[in-house]
Amino acid sequence: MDSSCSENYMYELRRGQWTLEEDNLLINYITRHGEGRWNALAKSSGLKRTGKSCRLRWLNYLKPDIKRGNLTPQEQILILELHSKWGNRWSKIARHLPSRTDNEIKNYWRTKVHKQACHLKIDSNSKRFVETLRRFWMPRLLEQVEQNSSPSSSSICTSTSEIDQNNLSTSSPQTEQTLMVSSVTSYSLSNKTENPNPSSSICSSDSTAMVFPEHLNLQSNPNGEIAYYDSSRQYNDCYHVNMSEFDMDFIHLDMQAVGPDDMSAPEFQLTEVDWMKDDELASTSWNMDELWHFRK
DNA sequence: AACGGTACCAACCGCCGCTGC
DNA sequence: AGCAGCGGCGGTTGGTACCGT
Repeated sequence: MDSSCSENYMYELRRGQWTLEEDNLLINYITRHGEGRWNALAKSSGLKRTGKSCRLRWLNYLKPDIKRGNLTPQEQILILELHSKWGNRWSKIARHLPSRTDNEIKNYWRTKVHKQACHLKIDSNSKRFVETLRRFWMPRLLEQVEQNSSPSSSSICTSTSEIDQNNLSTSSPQTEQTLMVSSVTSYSLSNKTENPNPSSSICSSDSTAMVFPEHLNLQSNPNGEIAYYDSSRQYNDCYHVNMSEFDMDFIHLDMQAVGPDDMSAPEFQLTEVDWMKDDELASTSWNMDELWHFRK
């Protein structure tokens, strides 16, 4: 056995699941010496792991301030927004979700969002899919924000300077529940008084357009409204949206209105009638009751 | 109860950019 | 300038829990 073989033997690396003992070793070592210098850490700590493996275990699992569990609707909206802005830049996105890891966000995207794109045979990075998310998923999440809103509810308050650099505002001082919505999100609301037909209470191509301008803070208030504050100004412009106006059972989706950039799935053109009739689509692609709480 | 399919997520892999020599 | 080592990032995989039949 030559020296390199014997060295490999002595430092035979472990792989796979971490044991409690390994976790404790890593935690104790980082508590004493701090994180960083991962290869040196791996050798000095007595762990038979690579530096990379130690780093990953610490950052994704052991670090004390990591938040675990389901993503809140606010967090989901933020992820969708930031992904539409930056694409698969998971670490960059994660920096705007305090205590969430890039790995967790990446997993969320692949298991929840990307899957929907696959069902619909749309490229999840296409503008078409982004638009679909905005028209279907976002209102659902907003609805949940509204339903879950209470003075004690959790909030996303990112206050890093990077947020400001990216034209995303910090939380408004008076808000209890705030998140950032970037400039590109837009929904269209109909005017019910002009259009008594409830089947078009939200639609994509007509009626009064509500566009989220830049620098908007979103909050839900006790009156069941979602409000968007423009904190880029010294005073706060306030846009109120009565979420009862959203009636997703009657969504009219005309994908042709999305834009010409991605015609990879030309057969995908949903109309109101299609939506209601297409059992497969309804049951597989967008029937995410646990997420959207479809209107009863 | 057993089995197969699905969802979830922790962990690994390979690439890339940065830094120090 | 070239090289090696390292850390960070995004993509992918494999194990396991869960659920329906």
